[in-house]
Amino acid sequence: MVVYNTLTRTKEAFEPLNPPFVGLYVCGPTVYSDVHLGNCRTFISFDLIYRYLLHLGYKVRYVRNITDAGHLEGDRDEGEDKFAKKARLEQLEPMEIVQKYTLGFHDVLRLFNTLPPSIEPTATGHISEQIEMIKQIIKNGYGYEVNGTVYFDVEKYSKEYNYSILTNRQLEDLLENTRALGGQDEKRGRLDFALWIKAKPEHIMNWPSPWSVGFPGWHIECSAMSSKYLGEQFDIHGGGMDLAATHHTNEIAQSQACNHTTPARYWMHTNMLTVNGTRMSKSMGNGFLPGELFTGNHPLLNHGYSPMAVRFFMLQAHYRSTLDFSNEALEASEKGFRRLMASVTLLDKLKASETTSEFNLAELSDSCYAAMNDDFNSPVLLAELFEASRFINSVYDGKSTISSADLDSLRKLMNDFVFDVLGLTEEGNQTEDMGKLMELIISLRSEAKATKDYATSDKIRNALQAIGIQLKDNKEETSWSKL
RNA sequence: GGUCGGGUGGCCGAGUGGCUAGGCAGAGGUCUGCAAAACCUUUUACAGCGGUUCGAAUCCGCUCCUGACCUCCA
Repeated sequence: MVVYNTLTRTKEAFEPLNPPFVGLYVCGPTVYSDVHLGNCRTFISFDLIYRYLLHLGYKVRYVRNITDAGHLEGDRDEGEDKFAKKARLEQLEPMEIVQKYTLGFHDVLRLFNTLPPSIEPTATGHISEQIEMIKQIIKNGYGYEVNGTVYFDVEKYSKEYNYSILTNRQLEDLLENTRALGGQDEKRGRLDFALWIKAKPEHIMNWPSPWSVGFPGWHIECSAMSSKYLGEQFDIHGGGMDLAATHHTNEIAQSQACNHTTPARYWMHTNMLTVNGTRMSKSMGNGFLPGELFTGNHPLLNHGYSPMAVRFFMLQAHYRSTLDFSNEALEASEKGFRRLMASVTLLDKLKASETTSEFNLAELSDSCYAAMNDDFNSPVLLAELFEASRFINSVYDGKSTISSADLDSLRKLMNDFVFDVLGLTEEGNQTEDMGKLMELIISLRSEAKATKDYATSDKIRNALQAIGIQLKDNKEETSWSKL
């Protein structure tokens, strides 16, 4: 298996440090407002990666943090705390904000059928670990305190290490393009970033530390929590591409400065979801909320789309490509998703024959694994699954045959990839009761058809269509599915 | 300005040198009481110009367009 590593900008063979164990850390959300669809894409992408690693038999420890402290409005190390600001606006405690949006985040990800991470640590729950790490960074000479605030000395660090290894930029360029230090600045270098920030009196989220009553800078939490749960060096560190230049660059520097080791061997970055070619983001005001998508309550949408249709839409693009969001594209995915799932449902009804006609199951299986082994190429995997889908339909129509052994293999293959790896699920409330009801309705209609009472049979068919149930007349039987 | 990406048929989106993904939409057909679904067949591509090569969407150069990051953001 190969994975694309941002560190080297190439696909590399994936070799875990301690197989069969894999340590995976993904930067989670900052829970001061609703997650939008762009955020969801990243977590769905890593869900695919997590699921495939599990499928291959790796014992994965998947750590995804919740950032619930340390983010400030605006840049630099000043400005209001995002949680405190939101709390003021909503007239809640900061921790009520954290709880509210954490629950919302979990609800949304559950709808998208993502597996929960093994550990979901919070920044506020790991203040002491962050303080310890800062102490060590200072001890190692890469951090300094000024008036209760601790900064990371980027210029000193970059004399010994490649600070911008992730983005390949020259330090001089970074310096040129970073705002000059102002008269009130207390840090030494303009690239220096805060590890610990002394709280102003109005800053209500604060903790005691050796330097001041304050709060951690926003990069240190991931370094502290990843090393706590995955060790000083682990396999994969992931996150959205937008985090690479600043957040991940600083994480690497912190870990090097503290532990003298680069934290992760493979850095994986997921690309952005765009709307009309522009990145979806809260600040742009073009962020879709999952709820708007599911209900269709948005000017750009014709109707609501189910979470699984949206998941499928995302899986149809590779995680490192931008994906453009539009009503038209969603509609296409929705139909494709239903087609795939319909054929998966048909698998149970297939009858085995003596031989399998013109279909190489082993080849299909190899292609599926090859697709995923090539940096988790889900769109290619889906293309392969649609080949299987066509074959399944063809067998169901009696135009192809499948042997009993191949049928078992095909069921296993489709089950593995559609449900376990891609994480798609059947939708709708097709309960046992409903199945029995439909059986009854279909048998009544079949009786009408048998007596050529087409008025009645069409009435039933049309009425069902109106409530979103589609009947499909086969030669021998009638099947149904939700629209 | 710097760094890194993109520009693929009506739409979305794979594909890094030859074997012309896939989904949706369009056209024709089979099946059907009629439909739908399904199946079969099928049309429209690789931003532009030049170069390398027996052969390029794929490699190289130039041009144009466009995105992300460089300040909080998955």
